[in-house]
Amino acid sequence: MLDGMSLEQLIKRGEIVEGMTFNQKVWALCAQVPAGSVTTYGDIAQALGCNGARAVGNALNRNPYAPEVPCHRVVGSDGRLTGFAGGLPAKEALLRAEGVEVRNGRASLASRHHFAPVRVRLSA
DNA sequence: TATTTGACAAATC
DNA sequence: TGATTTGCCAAAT
Repeated sequence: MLDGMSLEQLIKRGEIVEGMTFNQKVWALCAQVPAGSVTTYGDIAQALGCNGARAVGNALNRNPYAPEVPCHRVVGSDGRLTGFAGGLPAKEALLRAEGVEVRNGRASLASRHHFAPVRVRLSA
């Protein structure tokens, strides 16, 4: 299973495979967002075919693969940072370091990332 | 098995 | 603008 690659490795590479839990898919999608870009909780939820933005937030809150899985690039639908396990100031600093504009606790959505439709790899 | 818990979001006022 | 309300959903209790 998993092509001999560890689940952790797949997630960090942003690859989604059948059998992954919702949270694992969230982490994998998050890993697809490049530095300098941002995405929203809602966008990730949609990419997974649901409107559970809150569930996405929960998953990221417990992200066990930080900082390889850059959950700081996920912001609210209006650009507000909304939350970060390491504290909002840290999230803001990370985003700025990557070139994302942050004003008044709000990130610019200009570099919003566009997810490709989730294609679950056929087993074996 | 049922309830509670959030790093959400859109609509309404 | 901001505050409130309601719908959403997987996980953890």
